[in-house]
Amino acid sequence: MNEHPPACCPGKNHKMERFLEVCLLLLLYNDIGHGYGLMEQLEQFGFSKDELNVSTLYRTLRKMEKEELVCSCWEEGGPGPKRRTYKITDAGRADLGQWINILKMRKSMIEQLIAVYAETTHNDKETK
Amino acid sequence: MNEHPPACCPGKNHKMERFLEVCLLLLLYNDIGHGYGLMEQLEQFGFSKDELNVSTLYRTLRKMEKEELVCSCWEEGGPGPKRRTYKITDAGRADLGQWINILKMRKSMIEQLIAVYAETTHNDKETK
DNA sequence: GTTGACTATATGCACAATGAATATAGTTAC
DNA sequence: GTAACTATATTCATTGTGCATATAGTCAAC
Repeated sequence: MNEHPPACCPGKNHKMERFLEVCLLLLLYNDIGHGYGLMEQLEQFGFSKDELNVSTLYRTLRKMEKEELVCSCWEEGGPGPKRRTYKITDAGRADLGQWINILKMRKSMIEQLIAVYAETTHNDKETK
Repeated sequence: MNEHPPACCPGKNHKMERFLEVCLLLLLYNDIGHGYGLMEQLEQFGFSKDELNVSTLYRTLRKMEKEELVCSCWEEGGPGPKRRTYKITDAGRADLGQWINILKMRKSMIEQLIAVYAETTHNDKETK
């Protein structure tokens, strides 16, 4: 019984739908990249290296290729195991542009919610 | 063939994981409410009435009840069909507090991404 | 008195995104 | 050769969501 894990515990369950995809498009905007390397670059967007799911990263990249937002090829030569390197397409750049607009909307929705929360809890304190 | 619906078309596919849930908790912070009525109040958080999915709303409320973030009872009397009215619990208020922190993090991640995008495309124009 | 518009809640089916775990395999250092 | 590391991929299960549909009470018009 009582099998409800806390609905919200810090550090868990904080997905942000397709945000990873947008970050990847942005990282690939000017340079080619490969899965393992992109992982490190994702830190600048708030992904900590250990919480980022590797399988999600690779699957996302393959999905984006299927959607023709990026294209890939195997890197010849170089040290270490072969890498699948990804390159953004024109469609990918256009898609990124759309996502930026959506993220701006999301941002303002979040700001509105935070503002209402602040107001609500403020009144809470005042009247108690 | 070419069965790829555009990966990103305005007005579609812009879910924001569990954002609805957080809005509902906030709306219920001080007042009881019922599904149909909450729908209208959600407009202030950027949900347009026709794009908001009714089934999602009701299912979300029931899920929240299972998690004991809210509790419900049937409203006696009053005009129209019987309503299931929801009331937030202490656990619900605590949960909301946690979500606010997560949303603040999300907000700063989005801001960072938008900033990097602006910089990236700016350089793009400059060098071309 | 029944038809239609509206309020109100709920459920079944399908799909997409994600996490956890695991598989595979080449590289490098010892 | 074996252990650590780099690198990619897949399977399984869960969750969140949209779409469609079901159910049912209320109210006004005809």
